[in-house]
Amino acid sequence: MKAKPLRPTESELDILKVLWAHGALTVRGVHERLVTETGYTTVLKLMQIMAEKGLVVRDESQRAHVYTAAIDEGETKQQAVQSLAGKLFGGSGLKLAMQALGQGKASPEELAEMRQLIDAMEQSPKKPKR
Amino acid sequence: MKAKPLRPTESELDILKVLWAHGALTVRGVHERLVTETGYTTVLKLMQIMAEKGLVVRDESQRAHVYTAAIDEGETKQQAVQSLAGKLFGGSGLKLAMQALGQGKASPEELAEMRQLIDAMEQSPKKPKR
DNA sequence: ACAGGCCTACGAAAGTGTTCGTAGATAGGT
DNA sequence: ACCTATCTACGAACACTTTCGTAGGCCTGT
Repeated sequence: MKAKPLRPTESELDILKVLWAHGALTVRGVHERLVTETGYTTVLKLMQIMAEKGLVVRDESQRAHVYTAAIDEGETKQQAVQSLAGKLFGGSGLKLAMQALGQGKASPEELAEMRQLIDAMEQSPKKPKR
Repeated sequence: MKAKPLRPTESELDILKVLWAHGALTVRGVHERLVTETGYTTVLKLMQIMAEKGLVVRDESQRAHVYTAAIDEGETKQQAVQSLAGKLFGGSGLKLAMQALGQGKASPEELAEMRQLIDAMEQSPKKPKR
């Protein structure tokens, strides 16, 4: 019974970010790339838990198991955003977006860029990831 | 030694939202208005902790102590947004804002409203709360 | 064959957040 | 004066997350 991929915790997110950025990695690979200073076995334990939760998939064919993110980066971000919107912005992504622009002290450059992105979104439904 | 107002936790946020919406309230007042189904003493305990943390101020002149939010709603939201931006969007509020607009599936109405708000922000530094 | 290094698995501790039961004080009505 | 309702204070339990030490297996070079 593989439970639905639950919400990642703070530390799990750190690991997921590494996996999203680098693809498949061993525990050592992740540990080396983590910015946080955590012990090796801590990372191992976390990744084991994440495998149980379904946040990562594990290839055990090698002695050093190879892990891959099992949840989508964009979806995860979206869920995080929706969660915050629900908690503090009455469920309105729009209000959250406005707040994110800097609470009335966004620079003109930011505003211009934002407007540009909105134009782009209106033109085509595809999202320019970067 | 009143510690700096720490980050509110999930439950604390629920209470703060009630206080922000209704101003000064007793524990009972908060408990009645809370959507979550928590026991009265649970709310009391939380609010006591919040007073210690400096998240709320407490007026003990009445038998039923009266609590008021001690941290600003806008600031708290801003911090939450910045925290999320830092965790998942490389610190970019702009990226977060884009994500919040709906991951490429924002309605034209939303986009229009967004553009309107951006215009307004550019015109005057004051933020039309609602 | 053996030693050293790297790997996984596991248990346990520590920290934090949430929940509530119980106890004791206090005010108000009868 | 007493009973009842309401309030605060406090301790304890529980859950969740993070941390790491230790044990045991496996591979490789000497």
